Formats: sequence, structure tokens, C-alpha cells
Amino acid sequence: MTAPVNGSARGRAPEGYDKYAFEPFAVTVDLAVLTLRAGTLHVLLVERGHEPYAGRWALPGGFVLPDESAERAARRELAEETGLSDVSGLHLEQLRTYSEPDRDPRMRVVSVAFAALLPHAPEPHGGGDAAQAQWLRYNALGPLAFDHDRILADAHDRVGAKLEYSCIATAFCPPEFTLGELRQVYETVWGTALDPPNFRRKVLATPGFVEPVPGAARLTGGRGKPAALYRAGTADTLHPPLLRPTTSVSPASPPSSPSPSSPTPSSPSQSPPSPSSPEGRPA
Amino acid sequence: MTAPVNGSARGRAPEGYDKYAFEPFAVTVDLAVLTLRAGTLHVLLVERGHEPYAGRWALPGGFVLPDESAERAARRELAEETGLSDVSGLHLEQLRTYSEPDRDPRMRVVSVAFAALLPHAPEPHGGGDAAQAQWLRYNALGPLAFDHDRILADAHDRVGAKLEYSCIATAFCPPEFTLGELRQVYETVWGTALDPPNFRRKVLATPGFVEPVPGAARLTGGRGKPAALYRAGTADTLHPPLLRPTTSVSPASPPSSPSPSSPTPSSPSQSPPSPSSPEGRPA
DNA sequence: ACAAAAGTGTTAGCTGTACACCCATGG
DNA sequence: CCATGGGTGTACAGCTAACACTTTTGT
Repeated sequence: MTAPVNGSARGRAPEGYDKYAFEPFAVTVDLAVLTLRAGTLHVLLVERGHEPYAGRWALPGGFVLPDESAERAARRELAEETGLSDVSGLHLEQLRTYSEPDRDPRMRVVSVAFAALLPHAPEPHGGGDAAQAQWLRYNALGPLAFDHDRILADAHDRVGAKLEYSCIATAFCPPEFTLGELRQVYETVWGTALDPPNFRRKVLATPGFVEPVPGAARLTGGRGKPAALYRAGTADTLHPPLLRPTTSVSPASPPSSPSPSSPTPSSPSQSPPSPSSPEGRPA
Repeated sequence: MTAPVNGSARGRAPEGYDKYAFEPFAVTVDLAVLTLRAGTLHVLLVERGHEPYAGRWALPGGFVLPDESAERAARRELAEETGLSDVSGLHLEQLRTYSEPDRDPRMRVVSVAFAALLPHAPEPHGGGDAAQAQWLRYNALGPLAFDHDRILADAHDRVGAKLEYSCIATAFCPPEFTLGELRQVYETVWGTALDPPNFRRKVLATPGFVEPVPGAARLTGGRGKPAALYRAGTADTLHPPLLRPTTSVSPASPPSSPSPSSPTPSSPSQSPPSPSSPEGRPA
């Protein structure tokens, strides 16, 4: 049901029932804003200036206003926090809703969490207010405020899982990018090295994943042969999926990371690997 | 942020701010309770007795109470609606949260949707109240109340996707089941026929998916050779995944259903195939 | 005896993986 | 001219898909 049909109110479903009959719930959004800076995963965090958790880092977010959906609220907050003008094209994904009664000691706060993926990282808004916002390395985080550790870990899991079977990797890339940059997205989020030739073939074999920039455009990231440029395609799903390596070891096997690039996808204060989260294709 | 740090309230984050400063939000849960009856997918629905949408079928659900999480509320509602005594072992999965401001004409209702998977279908509670609850065939539904069509379609997508890479199929089966019954879960939800020998091998090759019931137990579903019985294993992920057939046709290709069993997985009044939903591994 | 479902075996074709190799550029 | 990264080719392992075939029951 959508409204007044629950255990006690069942069947009495009034027309204009008392809106204030129940203890009020605050509905907020929390954003896990992820980007790649210098080849490592970064998260946008704000420093809390007040109790509870004064001085701790927390995910940006805020109240859902009376006339907007959670998605709209998330996009508005994203624009405010990052200072970006057009947030409309950015990838925003609803993670899940966190509703434990004691997650905020002050009152009942139900929070709809989102993951946002940004191409390049503009310096955060640093709005005139007290709270400072900053990009921090995902791998070097202390415990966050509230249950934001768990939310962030869930966001990382979800993004990692979606890389396997969707095209969201391009959401981390600028409008034009090389296949090497695209591969770095996978390697950074997964914390594993990928075989460049095979990665290239996989991506190009998927119809709408990327499309070449026709002009013999090229660009260099330093030394080496100039790479061709690509734009994000129209497809949003990957067939067949691009599975993580290290996979297929069925029995127990801790996250042995034979990756030479990133040390380990160690989450900040990673709550359990969240096999219980409502998504997150393990692998 | 979890509470008072949003655009306008940023930085002022008071200790005991006015709980009633905002228009109140009602927080509810909606349940898409799925089960298999006679080889077809069924959904638990309640008939609305009042406006809006009087006479229409709707998903069961209700308010989240002040001291419980959405998950707890969902499980409580599930117990109430199905009349089952121990709902603790049943598979419950948070889908996503629906928060469009106009989704309920009476007031602002934010609803956390869940999908529940039941093994066998007890006749619904049919509690003494006015609203009657009933199992209805998923393929023969008229438009539901509110945005419940979309929620139900999202639930179906999610369950279909999770069958590919998780072991939730056993959640539809009784404690002991045959591999034929397990295969029927896949065939019914996906609307496609699977090759029994290959399905068998896939399942048995996955370590923790199912485990044989040691006693030379067997059971018959009618004619044919008696089948061995299995119990659900401890694993919750499938490696490698059990992908849907009809897959791998990359370009446009409407849901051509070459399935001899189910006619088509046609959703009730299926909103767009929801490539936009926050999960749902297409295929 | 026949139909139906369980279960075993076998094989052709595809895909992923690993790795060798060539190309173009900066230092 | 060497290191570095882009890009191509190729061969082997493993898996999937398709289907033939045997087993065991009910009618």
C-alpha cells in the first residue's frame, strides 16, 4: 500500500487523515560522490562542525524538500556541493534507503542514498558556510559520521558490480577519452590490473559502448603512441559482461590482490563486504 | 549528510531543531510478494476499499512505525498479510525507494519497496478487515493503484536479474526440492525454457548452491522417474553466472519469446523495460 | 507398451586468457 | 635508441549449447 493501510490503520483509510498523527520522519538524501583523480578513487566529503560527530567527515546530503523527489533532491545537493553548473548529465544512481531508527541520535531520519559518478574533479564548492567540503582518497579514510562508512562501502560495491555489466565506466571519463583511460577506471575501482589488448577488444566488440571520434583525433597522456579518442556510446548495458579477474575461485579465498597497480580495494572502514546489500554482484 | 546539513540549513545544524519545521513525510513500505503456484508467477495483492483507487488492486504495505527500520516494517507487514508465523527465513530484498511528490494524492508519501520471495503460497490472511488479499497471476493483472505497476515491474526485473548470479531461486522452493522444481523457477520467472541436462550440471557444479538430501529420498511430481531431493546450500552467489538464453543478440530485438512453456514474461502493465532502474542486470 | 521426466554422455563452436609482436612517440 | 603505452595477431583452455541416449516411473 502506499498510505493508510497498515496493521492498525488497515481498512479505515480515511480521506483526509491527520498528517501529524505519527512521529515525524525526516527524509534526507546522502550522496557518495566518486571521481578519479590522479588514478585513484576519491570521494567528496564534508567536515561536520557540530555534534554529533563534530569534526568527522561525512557524506554530503540534505533534506528532501516538500515538492521534490529524492532524485531531484540528490541532484540539487550534488550541484550545490560540487559547484557544477549542469549536473543533469551526470550519472546518479539510487543505492538503497537506510532507515535504522537510531542512525541519527537526534531524531528519526530516513535517508535515501545515491552514488554519483563524476568525470573530472572540480575543486569542491567550499561554500561560504562553515562545513568544508573536500575530495579525499577512498583508500585513506578514517571512520565517517553516522552510518556513512557502510553507505560508502555499499556505493563502492555497487559501482564495482555495475562496471561488469553496464557502461557506466564512461561516466568517470571526460567527453572524449582514450581506451587506456577507460581501462584505468576499471583497474582503479576494482583494484586489479587488466590485460590492455583484451580489454580493448571487449570494449570495441560491444556495439554501443564507445564510438570513435571520427576526426583522426589523438591525444597523449605522456610517453607512448598517441591513442585514438572515443566518446561514450548510447548503450547502457554490456553484453557479454566484462567480468572481474580473480573471479572463479569458488571456495573461501580472501581478497588476495595480485594487482600491481592499486594496492587493494580496501574500503575505508569497510563494513562487512556487504553480501547482504541489495545489489552488488560479488564475483 | 544525515540530517541538518542541506542547502538552506547548512552550518546551522542545531542540536534540538524543530522536528515539525518541515511538511511531514509519511514513510511506508510496499511489498511485491512473489510466489509460484501451479507453475506460474503470482503476486500478493490487496483490493482497495477507498479512494483514491478504490476497487483497484495494490501491493500490500503500510507505515514504518517510529521504532522500526523499513526492513522490520516490511517483515512485519509480510507476516500480517500472509499469515505466516515465521517470516524470519524468507528472502526479503530492498528494491528502491519511490518518492515522487505526487505519487499519493493525499499527502507526501515516501515508500521503500521490497521484493519478497515465498516458497509455497499459503492462502492470504484475508484478515477480518475490509481489504481482501489474494494471490493473482502476474501475467493477468490490470493496472494497479498508485505507482505499483512500476514497483511490481521493477521487482520482477530485479528477481529475474538476481537469478542469474545469485542463489535466490531456492527461496521459491520448499525446504526440499527437486532440480526440476528449481529449473521451473528459472523458466517461470524468465519465461524461457532451459535445457534440463545443462541446467542440472550448472547447478551441481556450483559448490554451495544445493546439497543433496543424503537419505535416498525421492519424490514424484507425477509421471516420470523419481527425482533426487536437494536442500538449499549455503552459497548465495553463483559462479559462473547462469545467464538467460535469448541473450547475446546484441542489436535491437523485441522480446521474441521462443519459449514453449510460458507465453511471455509480459509484466502487468509493464512500465518501460526499466533499463533505468537502479539494478536489473539485463541480458 | 508408451509417455514423461530424471539423469548421463558426447561433441562442435565459441569466448576468455595469455602472451608474442609491431607501432609511434618522448626523452 | 630505449622506455612506454597503443594497438594487432594468435593459440590454447574451458565453457556453453545442442542433442543422443539410458533409466525409472505412471497409466
